[in-house]
Amino acid sequence: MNGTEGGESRAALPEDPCQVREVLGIVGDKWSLLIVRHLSEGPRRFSELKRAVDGISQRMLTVTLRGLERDGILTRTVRSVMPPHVSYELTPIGRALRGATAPLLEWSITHLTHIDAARAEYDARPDTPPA
Amino acid sequence: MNGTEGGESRAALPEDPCQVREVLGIVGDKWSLLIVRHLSEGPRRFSELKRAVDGISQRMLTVTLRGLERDGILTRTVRSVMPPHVSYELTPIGRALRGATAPLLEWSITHLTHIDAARAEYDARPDTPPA
DNA sequence: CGGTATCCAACTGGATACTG
DNA sequence: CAGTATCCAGTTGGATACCG
Repeated sequence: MNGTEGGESRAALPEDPCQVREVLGIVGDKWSLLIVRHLSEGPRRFSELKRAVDGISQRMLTVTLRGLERDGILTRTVRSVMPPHVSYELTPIGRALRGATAPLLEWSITHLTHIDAARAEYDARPDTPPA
Repeated sequence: MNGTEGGESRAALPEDPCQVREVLGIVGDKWSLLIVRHLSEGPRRFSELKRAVDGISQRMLTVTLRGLERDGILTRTVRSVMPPHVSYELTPIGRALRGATAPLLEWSITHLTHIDAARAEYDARPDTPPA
């Protein structure tokens, strides 16, 4: 078939495990994608994001924004006036990221109902461990 | 331009935050995507996955497989022979998930070098907190 | 306004030992 | 072979208080 060795083509995966790890390290946390999502609408201030990303603590907003800035996914612009004005904006890479997550979100939208049903069915199965 | 109301289009996001949370709850953990990735090559046995997904513990392989089975992303087939033979295979939804993650992986492949550079530059900036 | 610092509870996941 | 059970270290992230 397509194997170059005699086996069953075990090592033919297009990307390596490291890439999967890396991308999860960037966006696999609780808040990053939510922030990127909101910034896809345009630049936003700290307090705007705080209000938009529901339930996020001040600490986590700061920490997550710093991480995304460090990775070059967004930029942080400080206007040293009184009161302070800090604006966050996606970089081209950040916008590409947002686009790259779209299919995953679409998958989620398409299959969420089915997944919830699968869960309910699984949990209702008599041979399933109760906890 | 593209705004349908007079303001700055604050609530025009196509998907809601809940979807983002949900999809991260499914694939945002350390191992799920790695397992889905390997199963995209075809059905695999427990011990095959254990060897293929480098570094995973027996416990986490079991736990993650159970979660993916519960969500209807893969099926678990037991052949009660001696020794036991358990095979895992992606469902159509699982295969769709694999496809939906492809752009994200591509994004990662395309921009990883740039991201690493951005990190190094950020960490080298004199005004950056050392820890 | 936009943070930083500290503390701490909950969860994640690795190591190890045992089982049908 | 394919798990389960237990223990425990490390990380995540929420609450709170304070600062420039």
